Amino acid sequence: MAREKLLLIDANSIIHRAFHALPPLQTSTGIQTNAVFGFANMLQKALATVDPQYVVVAFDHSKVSFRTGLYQDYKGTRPETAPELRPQFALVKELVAAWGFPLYEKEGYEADDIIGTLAKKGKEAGPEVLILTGDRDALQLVEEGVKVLLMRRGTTETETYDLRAVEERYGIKPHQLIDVKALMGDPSDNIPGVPGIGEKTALQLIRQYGSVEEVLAHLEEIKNKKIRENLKAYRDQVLLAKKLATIQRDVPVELEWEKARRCSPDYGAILKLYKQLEFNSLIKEILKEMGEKHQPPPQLTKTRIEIPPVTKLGLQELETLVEELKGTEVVLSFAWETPNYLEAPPLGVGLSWEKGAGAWLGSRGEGRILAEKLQPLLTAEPLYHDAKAAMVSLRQAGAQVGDPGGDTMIAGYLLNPTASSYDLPQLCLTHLDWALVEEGDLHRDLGQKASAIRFLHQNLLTKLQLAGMERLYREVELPLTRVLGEMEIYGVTVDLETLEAIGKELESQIETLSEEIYQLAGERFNINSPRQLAVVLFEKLGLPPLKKTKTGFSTDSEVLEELAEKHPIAVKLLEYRQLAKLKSTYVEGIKALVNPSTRTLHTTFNQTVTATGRLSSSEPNLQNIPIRLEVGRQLRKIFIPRSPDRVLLSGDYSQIELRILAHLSQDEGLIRSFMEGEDIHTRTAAEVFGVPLEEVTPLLRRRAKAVNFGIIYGISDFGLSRELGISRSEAHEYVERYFQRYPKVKEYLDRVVNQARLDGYVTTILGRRRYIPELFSPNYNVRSFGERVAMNTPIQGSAADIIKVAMVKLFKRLEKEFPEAKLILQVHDELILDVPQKILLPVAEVVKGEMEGAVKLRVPLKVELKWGPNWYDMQPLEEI
DNA sequence: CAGTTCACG
DNA sequence: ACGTACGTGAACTGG
Repeated sequence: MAREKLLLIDANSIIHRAFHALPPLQTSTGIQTNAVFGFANMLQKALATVDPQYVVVAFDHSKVSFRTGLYQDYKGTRPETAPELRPQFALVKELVAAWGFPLYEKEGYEADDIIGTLAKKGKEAGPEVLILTGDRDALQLVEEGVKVLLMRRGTTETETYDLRAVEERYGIKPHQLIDVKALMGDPSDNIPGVPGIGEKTALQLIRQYGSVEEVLAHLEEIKNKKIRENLKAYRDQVLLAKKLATIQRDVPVELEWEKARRCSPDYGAILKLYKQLEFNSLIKEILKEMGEKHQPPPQLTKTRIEIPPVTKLGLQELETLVEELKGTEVVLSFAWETPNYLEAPPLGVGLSWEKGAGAWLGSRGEGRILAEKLQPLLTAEPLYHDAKAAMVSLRQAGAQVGDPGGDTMIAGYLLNPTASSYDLPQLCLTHLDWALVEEGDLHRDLGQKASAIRFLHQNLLTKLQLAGMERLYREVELPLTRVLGEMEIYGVTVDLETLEAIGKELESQIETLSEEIYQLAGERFNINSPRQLAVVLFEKLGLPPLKKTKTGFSTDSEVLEELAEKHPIAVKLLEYRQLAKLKSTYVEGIKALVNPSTRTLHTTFNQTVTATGRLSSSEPNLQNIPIRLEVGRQLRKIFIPRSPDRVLLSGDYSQIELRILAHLSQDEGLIRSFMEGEDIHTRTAAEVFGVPLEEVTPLLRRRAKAVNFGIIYGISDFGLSRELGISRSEAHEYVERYFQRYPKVKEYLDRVVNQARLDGYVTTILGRRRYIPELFSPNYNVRSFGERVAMNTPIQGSAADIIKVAMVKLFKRLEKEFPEAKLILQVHDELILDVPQKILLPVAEVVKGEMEGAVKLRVPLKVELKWGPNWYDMQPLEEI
């Protein structure tokens, strides 16, 4: 390892230097900041270039030092500290504190004496010492292992002096610079020199004789009469000057290494100070640094990757091996007949165990044989990459599966839920710095993959432990893979006749609307093309373009709604869009994905997609089935239970995100409101608009609801004003009043953002993390986005945590107590089950109990149950 | 393959 | 000086 570095900073000299070298920079409020700016700038540059492990900062204690005792006129010519400079010292100290560097001052000594002493101690302790200063006098401290970084003109550049550089520049040893200064004096310190001796003569004398003492001892040798006479006359003064010029190296101070060790600075405090002082360029640099620093995830010490040779297994050997491996930690990797695991039987398996790897590769149609042979391992918590895919495939091939013992895909996701991919080679590259390459030899590749999963899992698990996410991983996400797999397998039954009827109806309406639109437009065009539509609306019909997109004028529903007052075509377009969406996305889209023989639909629940921890659903997305508008809502009629003796049952968390906000913020008002079972939006309206509960009108409630949403999304007055169609200042007032009524919410949101700036990430109640590099963007918009994400993610993510816990607990109970009741869908705050009507009530009780009892918060969780013959006709189930 | 639009929580 | 509400997936257009 390279030698550690100790950076010693002479704050006084840098501040003075900056104060005089820089123009009198001011903030808009008239505070002069040039010295602080210079110091801050210098500090950041030095930290970046030196990258020291230890840093300390030294200040003069006061103008009085031991030197004043030796010579009362020491620094006597210095004017009083300028009034513009004095307050800047305090600011620099504040900045030093924010960086977390220890600050040294000592009565009776100047900063450079402290530096001289610490340099000596530091060097003796081992590290290389670097002194950052604005004072050339510090060059006397240079020696082997001690360098000086001397500020040059301006405040960003330094000149580095090591032993050789000093000798080259002056032709003498560094400590001899004291003698030179003793001879020539220093007007800035009011140390008089010998008349007639300037830098050149002084240097030449010291080069020749080595020290002032030697010069004085050999006066007779000096040819120049005037110099000789003056040296004789000023002898005492020269000796005093030497004492004054000598930096003390035995100041009674100790170097406290632990305090000096560089740690993560309080970026929040630094940014706050910079903002206050309007150091925009420095803010940018800090943000950049923070961004670089907070790239997830941390690299662990490199694992040695040694992939064992892969044994090619026959069916008999596979069986024997499985027997042998029972009870040990086994990794399984798979090859499938087709890419879609839901209907793809397994084709081959790779196994990795403690001491080796092997693979069996079958041919098409042998999936069931493979599943059977592997059976003993499948209930013994094997490790996978994408356990759900493997388990679903194996289940379809007739196997029984238990919970996985590990899943590298899930682990990778938890470590960084915003990564772009979690495929095995990518994870190996990111976490092991190892390129996993398939070579085309199917046996070898399968075995190698299993081995790779083993190495990777060990690495990822350690990281999860370090990040405090092991329980989330083992107790929530891993068992959830099986829950989701079973949901996917069971699927949702579709009423194809109703679907067909809805499709027909939509088609004829769309046809009519198209004709009407062409009539109104005066031409036929592709209504689905926003570009063609924009031409019709804004060129042909001359309607006002209200909003722009990246590529042209917007024709979205917001615009069309505005235009509806001006032209009937807008209304038709809105209707057309609505129906066309329903037809193509829901009718056609779903029709294409229904298995015609079973009339079932099998979505995929993605567990490694969202940044917040939510699930997503695809092919088809069953989490965005229409409900808000009646036409669309009708589509829910197509989702029915598996058979006529069954019903659908749903459990819906009521206001889960606001309850989480109450829990996290511990705001008394919000907590009380939930404790007393109030309508939260009505209560918010009463508080924000200052009216009694019973006088809250629907309009006020609607606005309060939008405010509550705004809070959850990471409030911005702009967003709220747009949502409600009110002015920004009015929106701002709502927010202000909200925070007045719910002060702890405000404190919480501020806290969460500040903590995120420090850590680089936010967490949920179960410790799920999301890194937010956007917080450190130099771009205001990106940064603001980061702040909203920091506020929203703990809330949305905690809600995701809770429903996941509920799903795992509920699944286990149903498996045991009501195996005929099936979880079929999750829609973020809602679970939908397909249940035999006979056991509806007891199952509903379990659903409610497990959902409400998933976690314990400072407010109760409330679940509303509904049931019905399809997903449209759902009625409240109140008996429970 | 990006951009636009719109369905959901 | 800046210009946004948070999180998704799918269909469609048009380079």
